[in-house]
Amino acid sequence: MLNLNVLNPQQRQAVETLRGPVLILAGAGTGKTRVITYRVARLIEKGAAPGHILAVTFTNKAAREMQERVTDLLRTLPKRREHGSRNTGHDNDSTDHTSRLTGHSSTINHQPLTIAPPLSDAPTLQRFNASTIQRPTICTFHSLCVRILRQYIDRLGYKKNFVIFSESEQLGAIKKILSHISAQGEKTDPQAILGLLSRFRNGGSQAAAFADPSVAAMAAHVRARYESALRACNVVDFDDLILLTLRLFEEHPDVLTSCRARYRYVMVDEYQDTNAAQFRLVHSLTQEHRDLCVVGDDDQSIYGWRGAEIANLLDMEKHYPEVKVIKLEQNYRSTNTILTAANALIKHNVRRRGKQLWSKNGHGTKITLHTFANEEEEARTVVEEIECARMARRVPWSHQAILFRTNQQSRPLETALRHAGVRYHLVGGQSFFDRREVKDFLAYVKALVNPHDDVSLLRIANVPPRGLSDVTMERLLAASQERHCSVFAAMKNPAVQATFLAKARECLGAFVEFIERTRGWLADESSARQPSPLQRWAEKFLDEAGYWDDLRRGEKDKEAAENRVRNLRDLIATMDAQGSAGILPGQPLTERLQMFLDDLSLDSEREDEKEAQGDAVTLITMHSCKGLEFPHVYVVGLEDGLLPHARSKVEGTLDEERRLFYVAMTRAMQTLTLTHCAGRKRYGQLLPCHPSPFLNELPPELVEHAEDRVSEPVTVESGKNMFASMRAAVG
DNA sequence: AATTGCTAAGTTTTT
DNA sequence: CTTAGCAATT
Repeated sequence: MLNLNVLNPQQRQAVETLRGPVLILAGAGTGKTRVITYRVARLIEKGAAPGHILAVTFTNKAAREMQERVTDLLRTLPKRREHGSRNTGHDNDSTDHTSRLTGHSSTINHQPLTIAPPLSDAPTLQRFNASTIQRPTICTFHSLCVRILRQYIDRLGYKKNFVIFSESEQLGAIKKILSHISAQGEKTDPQAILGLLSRFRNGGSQAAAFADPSVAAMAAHVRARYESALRACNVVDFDDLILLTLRLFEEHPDVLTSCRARYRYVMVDEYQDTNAAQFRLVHSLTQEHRDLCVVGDDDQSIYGWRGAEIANLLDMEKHYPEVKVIKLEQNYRSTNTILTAANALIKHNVRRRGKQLWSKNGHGTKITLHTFANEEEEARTVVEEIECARMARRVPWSHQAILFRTNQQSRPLETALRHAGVRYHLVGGQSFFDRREVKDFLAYVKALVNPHDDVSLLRIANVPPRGLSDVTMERLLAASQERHCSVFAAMKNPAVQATFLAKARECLGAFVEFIERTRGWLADESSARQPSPLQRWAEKFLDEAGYWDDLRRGEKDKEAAENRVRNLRDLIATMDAQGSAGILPGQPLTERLQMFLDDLSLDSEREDEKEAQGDAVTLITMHSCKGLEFPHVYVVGLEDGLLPHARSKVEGTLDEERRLFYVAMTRAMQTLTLTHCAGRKRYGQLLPCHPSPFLNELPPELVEHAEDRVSEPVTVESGKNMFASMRAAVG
């Protein structure tokens, strides 16, 4: 049985409120994940079928962690007989499912949960039963939608082998449209268009409020073309995953009905980060049964610029008037000094649900504030402090983290760390998936799964060079647009082929043949019989395509070339392990490639294990530090224009900047050090800087200026120094 | 096709 | 000061 005594009263209430809408306001470090996992276990203990529970998170990391912790917790629960025929029934457990449902075996005097799906849903239920009924669904919004779409997307006129565009592929598509749509639009930034497009499509409240009107007009104009371009290639982007699922629900009520039955108990983590479309998704799943539990913290909403609607959390009562609100305010992470300072800071925000964090961890030491002349001195001194803590107080590197607003701030820090011989680990930065060789390979796989994916096909058509020149490709593209077909279809069209010279025609034919031959081989069941088939295939395929040679040839530096080869080998080596959960013995490789792509598109944190190991200082942006904690935290660059970023004033997002600082502060467990500089090199020039106005919002009595600090036990030496500095100050 | 040189711009980034 | 993207050149 689940031991709820390890929870504090608020946590316990959150775990025991199982029916109806619940909003759990979970402050930083208040045991949010624990509450969610216990609540899942509790639902099951009270008779909910595990397969009817859905917990949605934003990151794969969070999903994995939750999955693990739920599994651990469930092990402590008595086993029970499952639905369907999987279990042959030599369970000697005291309870079986039906008796739980009717409450007869319940040892606890709570109302048992009624079983969700009505009888009419039996066929649907059985289909789900076969594969997944035993486990709760714990995943991200996007992977949930992929699951649903892989099953039903044909109802919307897509084929089930759709591929998911990465951001760079989206950009590619937009650039193509831009270049085609008009020669006049020279100075439209594709990136800006993409951002706005996403805002438009997700239907945010003030979608394009601060955008340049001409860019906004362009985005609106591009939208239709973009959508039909993707549609024509049987490709979807990240936003589509949510939007198409919604459309599926709207246009096919039977799908909605079975999803509602399937996901009977819904929990959403990081609710303050949901966008308008995600809200609609949650709402359409739960508006009938209303067993929705959302967990979040309005004070930690820092992704508004990405379309997150903090209003979803603030206005919960609007859509769920009967919602029960539970606040978690006891913090298990930080000292009260840190919490009090953070509370004082965040109080300056107006539109929020109030919250006061406290802890039993004592006061701890004061927050240290440093002022430096420039960023080099800042970096040097922070590194000194890190080493000092390590030497004097045995604080390992891994217990210390440096937080900053912008990525470029990491540079001087890295230099100083390397200079001092300190191991460090930079989170974020250049993504593995932005590397050329990885993009090429994925484009190959995508084009093989779905040759009508023009962007992927165009990317790899002449890599390595196979005689398909730019001119040829341009003409093919034009032909495909004329005929309203994909580029691949155009390539195969004899009428189109006839327009090319013999040489180009030959190359084209060879390419088409190559793709089709490979696809044929992949679709053949016998290919899947050998061990680790995907890895073997990929190695051989890239060999045959001449890609390995091309990669080596393309790089002058031999070292760099081998690096790329190694990157790609590493990726390929993981192919057979990926998505191993649902693999059937004779499954064609095409389908397994598709699963591999899904996993990859949706989960970009693959190097984490490598990075996390070993003793090293963490360098991280304030955005990506959410959810993490460190015993000792240094927040650098607290200057006006950097922390309230200059742009936030124009865009009116000062609150969000304050929240960002709040998030940064509340990462710290024991000590918090804040620094700012009087000057900073910006674009080569040293510019004067002023301290962040946020620093004035911290209670002065909790902050100690490093310059005034006197080392603790007053030694003769430091006493002398103190007098010396006093004399200096007076004289 | 590949290399060089010029110009322009320069937050944050879960999927 | 960087760096990415593009154009012009070999």
